[in-house]
This record gives sequence, C-alpha cells and structure tokens, in this order.
Amino acid sequence: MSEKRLHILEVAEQLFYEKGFEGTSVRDIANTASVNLAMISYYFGSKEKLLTALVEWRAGYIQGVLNELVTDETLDPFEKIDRLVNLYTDKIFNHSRFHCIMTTHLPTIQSEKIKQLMTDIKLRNLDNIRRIITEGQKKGFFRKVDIELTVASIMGTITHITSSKPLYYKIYGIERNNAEAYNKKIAPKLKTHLKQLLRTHLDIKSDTGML
Amino acid sequence: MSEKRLHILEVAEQLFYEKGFEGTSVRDIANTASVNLAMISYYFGSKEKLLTALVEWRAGYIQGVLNELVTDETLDPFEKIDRLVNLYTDKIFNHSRFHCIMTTHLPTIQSEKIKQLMTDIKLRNLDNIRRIITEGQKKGFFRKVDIELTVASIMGTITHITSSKPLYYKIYGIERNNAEAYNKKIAPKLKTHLKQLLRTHLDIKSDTGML
Amino acid sequence: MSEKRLHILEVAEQLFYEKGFEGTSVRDIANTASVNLAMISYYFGSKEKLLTALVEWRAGYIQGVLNELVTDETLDPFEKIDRLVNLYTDKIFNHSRFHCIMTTHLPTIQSEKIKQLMTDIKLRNLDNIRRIITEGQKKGFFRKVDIELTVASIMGTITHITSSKPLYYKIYGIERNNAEAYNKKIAPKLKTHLKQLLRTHLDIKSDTGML
Amino acid sequence: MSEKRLHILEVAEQLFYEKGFEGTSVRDIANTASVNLAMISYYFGSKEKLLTALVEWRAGYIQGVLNELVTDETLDPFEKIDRLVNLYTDKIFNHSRFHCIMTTHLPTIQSEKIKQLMTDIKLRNLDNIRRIITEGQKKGFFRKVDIELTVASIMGTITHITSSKPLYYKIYGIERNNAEAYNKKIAPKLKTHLKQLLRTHLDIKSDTGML
DNA sequence: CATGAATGAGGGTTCATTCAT
DNA sequence: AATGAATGAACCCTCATTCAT
Repeated sequence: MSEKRLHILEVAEQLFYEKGFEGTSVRDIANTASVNLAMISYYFGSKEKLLTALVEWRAGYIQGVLNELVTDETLDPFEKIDRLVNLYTDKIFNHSRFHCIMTTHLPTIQSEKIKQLMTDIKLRNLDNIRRIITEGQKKGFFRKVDIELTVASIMGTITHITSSKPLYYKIYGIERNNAEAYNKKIAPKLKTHLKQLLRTHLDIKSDTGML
Repeated sequence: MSEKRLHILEVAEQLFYEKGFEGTSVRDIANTASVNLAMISYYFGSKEKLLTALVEWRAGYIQGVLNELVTDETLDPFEKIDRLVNLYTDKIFNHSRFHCIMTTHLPTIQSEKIKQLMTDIKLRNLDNIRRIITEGQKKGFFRKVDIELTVASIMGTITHITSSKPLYYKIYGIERNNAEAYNKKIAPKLKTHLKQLLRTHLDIKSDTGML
Repeated sequence: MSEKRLHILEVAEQLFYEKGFEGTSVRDIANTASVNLAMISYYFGSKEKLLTALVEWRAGYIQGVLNELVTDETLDPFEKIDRLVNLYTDKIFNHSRFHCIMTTHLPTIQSEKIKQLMTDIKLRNLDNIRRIITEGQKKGFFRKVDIELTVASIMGTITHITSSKPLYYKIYGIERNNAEAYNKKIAPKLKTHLKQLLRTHLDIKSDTGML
Repeated sequence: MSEKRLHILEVAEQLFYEKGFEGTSVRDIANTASVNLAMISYYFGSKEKLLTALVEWRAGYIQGVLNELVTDETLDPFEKIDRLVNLYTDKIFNHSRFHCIMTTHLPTIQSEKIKQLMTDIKLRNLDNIRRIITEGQKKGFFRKVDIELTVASIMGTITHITSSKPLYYKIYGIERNNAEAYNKKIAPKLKTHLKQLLRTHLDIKSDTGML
C-alpha cells in the first residue's frame, strides 16, 4: 500500500472521528492530507469505499493475539480475564479514534457491506470471550453469569471511557485534546477497575445467590 | 408547545437516530413529518437549533426522579443501587433513540453550546450517583471503588446494549426492528445483570484486597 | 406552466440543438436563461428530466392536425399528400431545433423512457401516413409502394434539409445563422420537390412495372 | 498505422455511435479497447484529434468508386442512377456507425476543422451526383428537377433508415442489435425503393407539368 | 515506447436557508 | 401564520490531460 494512500486513511480516520462520516467532506480530507481532491476517488473510488478501506485496514487490530490468549493452556481463568482486560484496553486505547468510529459513526452508515463487516467482528470477539468464561465455569472457578451482558459490560465500559473523553478531560483535569496524557492516566485505572469488577463478578466465591 | 412543533421533534429524533445529524436533511424531516420545508426554519431557526430544541426537550427525562432517589432516607444503599439500575434502564430503554443520539451522534456536533449542554447533563448524573455510592461507603456498606469508572460501567453497559441492537437481534433471535420485543426481552436480563454486577462490586464483603 | 419554466425549456432547446445534450451543461442553461443553477433541479428534478419535459412539451406539435387530415373525407388522396407535405414541412421548419434534437441527439440518450417516447411518436406518425397511402391505394389512385420506406423518404428529406443547414447556407448563399431567410427560401422549394416526388412515386399511372 | 491505433479508432467509432462524442469519455475508450488511458492522448494528442483521425480514416470510404461511375461512358443515365443507389446504400450500410456519427453527432462538435471537413465531403458528393443528373438531362432522359433536393431525398432516405434502427427493428420484427440481419433485410428493399422513386422522379416521361 | 500517478476544472445534484407574498 | 419560489454554497465525483519514470 502506497504511503500516500496510508496517509489519506490516517487523515480520514482523524476527521471521521472528529466530525463523523457525513460531517466530513472529501474536500476536508484532501485539504488536511495535502492531497489533490481527485486522488481520493482515484485511490478509493468513492467516499464510502474509502470508509470501507479504513475499516478493512484497521479491523484486524484486535485479532490474532486474542486467539493465542484463548488457547493458552498455562494460564488459569482469572489470569486469562486479567490479560483479556489488558489486551482490550491497550488495543482500544491505541486505536481509540477508530474504535469510536466503529461504535458511534458506523451504525448510521447505510451500507450493508460495512454493517455486515462490523457485526462479524463483534460476533467473533464475543465468541472468544465466551470461550474464556465458559472454560472458567467448567473448571469451577467462575459462577453462572450472563455471558453476553458480561461482555457488554467490558466493551461498554471501555467504549464509554474512550468516547466520553471531553467529560473525563474535565473530571481528571487533563488539558483538552492531550490524548496521550489521557491514555496514560486513564488506562491503568481502567484496567484495575475492570479486573476487580470482573473478579468479584465471576468468582464463584462471590455468589450471593441472587440469580 | 404546538402540536406540530412536537411532531417535528419526534420525526427529527427518529431520523437523527437512523441516519445521524449530518446524514439527515431538513427536507427529509419536512417530508417525513408532512410539513412545509420552510416551517422548520420558521419554528426552530435552523437545523442546529432544532437539534438543541430536541436535546432540551428530552434531556430532562432522567432528572427529577433521580433527585428523589438520592435524598430518600428510607432506602439502604443496596436498595438505592437497585432502584438506580431500574430507573436508568427503564429511562434509557424508553428513550433509546434519544439516548443513542446523545451518546453516538452528538459528540460529532461542532456546536459548543450542545457540547456544554451534554457535559452538564452527564456531570449532574455522575454527581448524583457519586452521592449514592459515597453515602454507602460512609455507612460502611460499600468498599472503596473508583466511582467514575463504576458509573462508566453502568452507563457503558446500558449504552452498549441499546446501541448494538442489530447484533443482539441476531444473538437473541429477535426479528429485526421489533424494538418492543427487544426491550421486553433484554431489559429484565440487563437489570438483573447490573444489580448483581454492582452488588459484588460494591459490597464491602467482596473485598479481595486487590486495590 | 410558469413563465420561467417555459423560458428554461426554450433555452435548453436552443443549447441542446447547438451543442447536444451531453455537450450542454446545466450551468450553461442556467447562465443563458439567467436563472439560478438550483432552479433547474427545483423545476425539473434533473437534467434528464428536463429533457423529458422538453420532449413532452414539444412532442405534441405534429399531432392533432394530422388526425384531422387523415379523417378528412372531402380531400382526394393526392390532395391529402400535398397537405401532408405542407403540414410536415411547416411544422418541422417551425420547430427545426427541436426536430434536430429529436432526430440527431436523442438517439444517444441512454434513458429508456425517452427512447420509448420517441419510438411511440414516430410509430404514430408512421401509422397516420400509412392510412393516407392505404386509402389512396384502395381508391385506385396510388399504386403499390413500400409504405415504410416512402415515409422514410418524406421524413428523411426534410430532416436532411433541416440538419444540414450549414451546407445549404453555403449552396444557396444565405448568410450564416439567418434561420428565417433559410426557411423562407427553402420551405417552398422543399414542398414543391416533395409533392412532385410523391406524385410520380404514388401515381398509379407512373407504374413502370419495376416492382 | 499501428494495429493498436486502429483498434482504438474502431472502439471509439463504436462508442461515439452509441453514446455520442460528448457522452463518451476517454476512459470508456481506453477500458473498452483494453488500452492504457494515457495512450490515447499519447497517440492522438487529444479527444478531439482522435475524432478528427477517425473522420480522416473513414471519410474516404465513399470516394473513389464514385469518380469512376461518373465518368463511365458505357452506362446510360438510368443505369448510372441505379448503380449510384447500389453504391451509396452499400457504402453507408457497411459503415453505418460512422455514417451516423457523421450525420448526427458531428454537427454538435464545435471544431471548425471537422465542420469544414464534413462540408467538403458533402459538397463533393453533391457535385458528383449533380453531374450524373445534369448529364441525364442533357441527353434528354431526365426532366428538370431540383437537384439539391433530389440529393437530399437520396441521402435523407438512407440516413433515416440507418439512424432509426430501433424503430425499424420493431417494425420489421428484427431482434434488437442484430445489425447484420437488419442490413440483410433492409438493404435490398431500400435499393428497390430508391431506384423506383428516382426513376419516376427523373424520367422525362413522368413529367406532369407540375413544376 | 508505455504507463501509473497526479491534477485542475468542471460535471450534476443537494444542501440549509431566506424571501415575497 | 404559513408557504412556494428562489438562492448561493457546497456536496461527491468524473473529466481530459500531463508528467515523471
């Protein structure tokens, strides 16, 4: 992939993140990327195909490592959950702009192709986590929980944090748009919170007989 | 507020939910609402002011009851949390379209006024929940947790569920766009899940000394 | 139909005649007609629909009178042919620009709707003339000729004259673009030529037994 | 001329015929001809020069034989007319696409050079036919007719037939775009029709004293 | 000789908004 | 109060062409 093509994708990601897909014009992207307007059609065919290219380029970012984690035999279920939290938090924080696009802007895109792509990714993620929890249950470490909603709590918490940056900038007194400082400050807190939340949630010893 | 004005707001909410703010044209709204195109500028001044009017109209939906809950002296902290979960889940599910607009589409709006409005609402919500948890801690029921991130888990979980409808339609085998069936099936599950998650998370007896 | 709408149609006709449909931009039309660019979409929906509107507006110009002619019982077949020639020549000369668009530019339009519209008009014209000739044959005035090709000779001759103006300007020494002088000079000649051509062609007494 | 150059010309002819000059993009031609886009400018300089090259390549198709015919001393005037009809019909049918481009699309081209080229060709054709008819008149076979309009009838009839294919496909029940079947069926009919039309038109014995 | 990359101009269309009535 | 007509700006995209290699 040519360097210019990559540059366009990066710029598009930034602008889609800031202003949404519909709110970003191809002219915006061309100007910001210091690229001729026609180049974008030349490289990608259309604005929507540019978005598709962006999704295809970034979508793999969460795969791979996850598979290793799931099949690792040396870790006990709690360790796996901890690693899972680390993994997801890091991945999402490192690609927070794209993650925001995925979760907030893509749903409004009318393209069925993109919708299908997104649903597939989410289903695969869900499936991997499901296997970790199920394994923990079989081994007697975890109690019975609603797996889909547990996943929703993990993903939802991280998403909430990444997509409510303006709010948390204020709460934590971080200067606006200093994303690096934000990540550095929030990521460890978030990991600790999620690990603790999931430990008490999953630990069979926590069972209060509520369900 | 005139009936026609309300009708326009309802139609706008539906369309903003489906296609985003930028993806919805004033013509769309006028046609769908069977209203003259010029009426919308006439009533609201501009497209952005229409959105502001929508936010102001709907934003109060979570207030009021929450204040009562916080200051209610007859409930113990766990009961307050349970009520809080019921309250939020119901409110958000009953206004899921508007909630989606708030969490997914509004962040891209460039208007500072709207951003400020949203941040205010979120801060107020956060503050109310913070008071419930702090009270529980003072009374010795709750242990020390990261309050901001706990709120993030509550809001994030609900948001994740409401904004990933297409995915959960598939998982739970609900026919597409049957929002009522979705709410009826998911809401009780979600309430139970959140209550349990928060009970073990907050209960001082669950403290594993992780923090 | 509003005056402005009519004006746009007239301007479009002139420009389509001069430069073809594809060679004429909507901006051309808007500027020439001193009309805002967006008005054209406002009135007609699209460039192609503007063309359709033009066709529908002008297409009736040959109808009506033709029907009267066909059913007129007081004229003998040769008189009917003479009148037919007068009628067609006048009509086409009076709308020569539109006639050129019909015969030369429309065939390249990809729109099936317009193609169908044109074919219908031509078929109806053909049918009317066929009835005149058939009637003349039944009454024993006309001999057996290939009717379709006879019509082709009538229409083709007129079309050739109207669409080869630059050539005939030169031949007849008329100053360029003086359409009025052209029509005044050529129309009578053309009528005489066609009447004579058709008389000898159709007259049963001319039959040389070639067919 | 290189083979590739010829191929480009053939493809261009086909596309100009189908969609007009302005309606055909250089990309269309390049893709259809499986040739690099830049090749076309490389070979021909510009789109308009490509058209000029096409005209120059094909324009000679009617020349040559005609000169022989005019100066042939062994044929009587009627035989010359018959041969002329055969010659023109065959030539035009064999190059019907180019003939259509000449008569329908070229007039909109703004290039003065091309217009001049076309006018020259037409004038030369007119002149040749004029000499045949004049000769027939001098020898006492033909009566006095309007020569220019007689030529218009010949050319116009053939042009009408070749440029109204869609109509005649329908009339004669030929499957669409089967040009070969069309030519095979129509050409003989057309020749017979024109010969008969011209014989009675020109024959001094047909003179009805109308003129 | 040939081509992928790049460009400025212009294409048709839609936008949110305003005006005259 | 209410609306059809009108507008300037901007939309995404494609155009014919050129240039460096």
